[in-house]
Amino acid sequence: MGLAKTEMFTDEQNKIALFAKVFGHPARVSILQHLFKINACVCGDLVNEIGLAQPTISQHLKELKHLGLIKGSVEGTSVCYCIDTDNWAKMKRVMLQFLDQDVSKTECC
Amino acid sequence: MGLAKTEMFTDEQNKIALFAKVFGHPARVSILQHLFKINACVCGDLVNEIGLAQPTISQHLKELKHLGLIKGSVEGTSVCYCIDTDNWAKMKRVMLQFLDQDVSKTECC
DNA sequence: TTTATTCATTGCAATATTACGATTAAGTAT
DNA sequence: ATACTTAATCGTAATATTGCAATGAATAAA
Repeated sequence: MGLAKTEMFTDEQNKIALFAKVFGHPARVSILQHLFKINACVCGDLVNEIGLAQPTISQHLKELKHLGLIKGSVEGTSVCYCIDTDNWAKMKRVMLQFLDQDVSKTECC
Repeated sequence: MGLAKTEMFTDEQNKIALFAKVFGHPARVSILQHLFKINACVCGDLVNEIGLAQPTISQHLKELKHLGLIKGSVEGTSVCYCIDTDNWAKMKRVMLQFLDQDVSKTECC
């Protein structure tokens, strides 16, 4: 099918999965790391930075923007992207809660 | 294509993407949360707990096992699953480093 | 006004993912 | 041995993802 049966899961589970999914491609990881590293708007050079074709990068940026993790503002002919810090923080809280579940000492298997 | 060009990214970026990808489906999120919640080996009842068919659950478990996040041990006719705490901790370190990148005050866009 | 430049969108091919019925494998019980 | 239980695997259909060439839209430069 290729189609997740989201209706049988909680909103939280679906949200975690959506965030994780967008991190599930190295190009998007790389884009985000670059945006963090230069800590400013990046106008265009993402295509040079990462080795993928321009439409491919554009598509990855669209997905990141769709989830609200980055913002883009038009600046003449180019577009400036940067991390949406508020939404990043919100996402982080959700993911941390999932990752920080801790197993008590009880070893079983 | 549907095929990520992993060779143009760092090992770290690929590793983050691999972990994130496995969390990118609510069924696997749900399985992991359940394993954490009951904090013991789960023998079988995941199929009842989650509403998917047995082969589907088995396939998701396989992916989680393949990444080392869970272990399964045969117990008679059934199989007991639980979190692999060591590997979970390792994964957590990698993901936290990615999520905790912090944007300094510089607001741009 | 033409010509670049920059980025989004469209369309498409290749591959991956998700889900499940049917089957198999392996252990248990009768 | 036979029947039952549990879980993995196989095969397959439906859908999603990835990547890029071609094209389009919008601004800037000549």
